[in-house]
Amino acid sequence: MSTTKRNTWQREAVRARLAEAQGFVSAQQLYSVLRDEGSTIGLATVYRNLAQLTEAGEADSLQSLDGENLFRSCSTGHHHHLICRSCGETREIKASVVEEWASRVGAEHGFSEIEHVVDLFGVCERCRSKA
Amino acid sequence: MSTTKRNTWQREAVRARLAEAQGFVSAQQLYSVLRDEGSTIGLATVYRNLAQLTEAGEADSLQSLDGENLFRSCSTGHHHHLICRSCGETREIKASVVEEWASRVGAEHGFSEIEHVVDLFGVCERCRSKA
DNA sequence: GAGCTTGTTGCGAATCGTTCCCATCAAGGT
DNA sequence: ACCTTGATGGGAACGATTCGCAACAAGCTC
Ligand SMILES: [Zn+2]
Ligand SMILES: [Zn+2]
Ligand SMILES: [Zn+2]
Ligand SMILES: [Zn+2]
Repeated sequence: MSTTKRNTWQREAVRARLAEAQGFVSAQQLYSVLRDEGSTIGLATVYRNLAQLTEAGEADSLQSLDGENLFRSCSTGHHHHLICRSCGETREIKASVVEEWASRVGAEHGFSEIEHVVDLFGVCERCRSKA
Repeated sequence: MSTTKRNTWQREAVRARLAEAQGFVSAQQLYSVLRDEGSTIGLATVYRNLAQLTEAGEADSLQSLDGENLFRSCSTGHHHHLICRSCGETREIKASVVEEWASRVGAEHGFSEIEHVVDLFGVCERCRSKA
């Protein structure tokens, strides 16, 4: 039979902290938070579970401008993000315009299995007024 | 007086190899190529020059799906890319639709200083037929 | 509950890309 | 030829992520 997934308190912990975090967080951040509250979870486990959750569609991931992998709890379908460079606040964005554009352009060039990376970074209102 | 930029054969070498490469290349790849043809250039220098060229608008950079920084010689204005996951072939893409969308969405959410990351990855015709 | 199978975990070692440090080198102006 | 100072190389240092593996434990069977 196919490999069965097991439920561990570790995965639950990751899922939970990920869910209560607003905006995107890195594996390392999540790890720190967990260890700080006394958890004995391992770093590799955090990475493994984040990867799993992402794969399962329970989480969403993207690369920050400086190449770090960030994650966010998410259940709704495909969408993109607008992230504040300063405070990390995130807005989910539906962009059918872009989706269409992506597949059209891909097709026009004879490319298949198109994947796209579309993220917006900026400075939110609150952060701007602080400066 | 202000800091003056000097011209070195190293920068010229990087610029040259970058220019003759089709598609995006990583700093490490460029370094290997250069060393293989006998150059004594240092890895750090390759990184430094790629960064400079990028900053100067002579090169274009993006992150591959697995987080590596890739570079490509380029002189024309702002544009995006469609890259073959298999062979690395690249097509430059002008997407005013996306540009407009990006700034509009940013503004609608009260964000300023919007930057966007928009890249398409797929498999080109040639690579597809090989499989 | 005991026992077994096998997905999971924790931890340290190992990668990998990239940046730092710093003594030495050399481009460009005098 | 002579300085000033940006640039270089190379090895150490880094930060993020992955590996390897023995110990562990979730879920199933009896
Ligand atoms: Zn903000
Ligand atoms: Zn999309
Ligand atoms: Zn191809
Ligand atoms: Zn653009």
